[in-house]
Amino acid sequence: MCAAAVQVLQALSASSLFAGLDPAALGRLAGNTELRDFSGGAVICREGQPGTGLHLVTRGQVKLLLQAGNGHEKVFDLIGPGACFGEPSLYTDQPHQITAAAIVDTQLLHVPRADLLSTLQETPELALRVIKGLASKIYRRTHDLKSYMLMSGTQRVICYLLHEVPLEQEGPAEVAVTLPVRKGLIASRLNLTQEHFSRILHELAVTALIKVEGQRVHIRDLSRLRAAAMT
Amino acid sequence: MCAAAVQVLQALSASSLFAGLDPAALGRLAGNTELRDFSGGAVICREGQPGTGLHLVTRGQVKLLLQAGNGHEKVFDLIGPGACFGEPSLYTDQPHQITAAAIVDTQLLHVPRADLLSTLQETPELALRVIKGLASKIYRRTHDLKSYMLMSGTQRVICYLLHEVPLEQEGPAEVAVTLPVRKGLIASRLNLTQEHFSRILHELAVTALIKVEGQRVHIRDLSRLRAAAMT
DNA sequence: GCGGGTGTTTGATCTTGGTCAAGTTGCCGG
DNA sequence: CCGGCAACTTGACCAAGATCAAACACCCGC
Repeated sequence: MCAAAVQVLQALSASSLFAGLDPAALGRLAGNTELRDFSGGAVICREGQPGTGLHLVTRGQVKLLLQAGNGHEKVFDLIGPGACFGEPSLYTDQPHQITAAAIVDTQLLHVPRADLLSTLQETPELALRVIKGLASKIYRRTHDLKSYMLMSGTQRVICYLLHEVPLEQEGPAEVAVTLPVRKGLIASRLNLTQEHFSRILHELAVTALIKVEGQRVHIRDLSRLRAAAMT
Repeated sequence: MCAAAVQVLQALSASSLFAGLDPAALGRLAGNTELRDFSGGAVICREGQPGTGLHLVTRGQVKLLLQAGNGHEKVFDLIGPGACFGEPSLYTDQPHQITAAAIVDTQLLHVPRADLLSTLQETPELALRVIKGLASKIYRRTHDLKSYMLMSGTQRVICYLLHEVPLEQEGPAEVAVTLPVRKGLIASRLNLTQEHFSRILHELAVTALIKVEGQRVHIRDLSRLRAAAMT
């Protein structure tokens, strides 16, 4: 077995979707799966194209974009290692709704559609995981919908910051989070302009809820910030 | 077999999710499935509660609501016969994100979670359909997200009207659509206030794109309306 | 150390859509 | 026929957030 195949198997086993799956099924999936590399800025797939397979990020950062008729585009999700994207177009016969692009140099796995679908039918365990994965994605989208429909910009920013707090850091009142990508992308992800996002951070800093140092945001008091999200 | 059981079987077979399924599987699903009736305004399930089973609308109209901390709430989807809701909470262990309420007198099927999950594991065909159903739901949500993120109120209204045009009516330039529920609900579904929605309809009427007669909206020229959505 | 590009901040102004309040319309039960 | 209520419309005003423009900061290669 060549080095690439080993790498593919390892990468598959490392993902929550495929980890611990029946080795035979895993082997079948790995057969035609390939590692793909994209340099920062490269487009991975484009809105309107048919889905060729499952994309699973193993390294780097990917942005999912929605594009309007006029040139405008918005970041509709930011995803990192372990997450996958573009599944909906695999299971329906519709083309991709979104465009995906690498933000930094990125490596991902591409599991061809046909292999995935056939393995799915023969492996109830995998089907169940796919179902769970899709259901969580709906949760995520619904949460976004909720935040756009009934939260203010400030609330969305606070909510975002709180989600970025590493779990083990829940204890102390004061924690620091590092923004995973440049601020303009986060702003867009939160459906804000870069300018507005900047002003909101400034505003939160003025009220001493946070302190901003470049990509690093210090939360002065976790519970006070949570309370501020309620207003 | 009593009348209710026959009714349940019929209703299940009539739904796109279960139609044509292996009779044995269908029978198992039907075992504990019950028909439930709700009068207009009644709450069917509430945000935060665990999902007890699959809800499938057989008659009537249901609104799915998102609620904010303050009393505000928004209609986040409107669904009619044949559609189901609340699945995400069945497949993940998270509680409902949404509140569902009957708009008019409504009848729905309730397939208990345990039966659904076990049948799912034994019936790959059903698993595949569930996957397709969830994937289409993601399409729908993503489309909503897109319209909130990068379309104006007017564009959303036009887009909504175009979606409501019955397929067989595509041919003629002039068609009429009947709004399925009262305007305030549609406004909320489109993330608009009732007032703003009213103004947009008025504006579209002024430019002779549509004519409004109560619940009935006449589209004067389908292609011209489509073109207007682009601006 | 010095351009130059990219990313971020700040300020002035404008637009969209929300809010509040006051009518209308229309329907249903008496 | 007439309240009375709910849905809808209209108008005046307001606010959140977008846009445009300009300055700033930071990093990296030379």
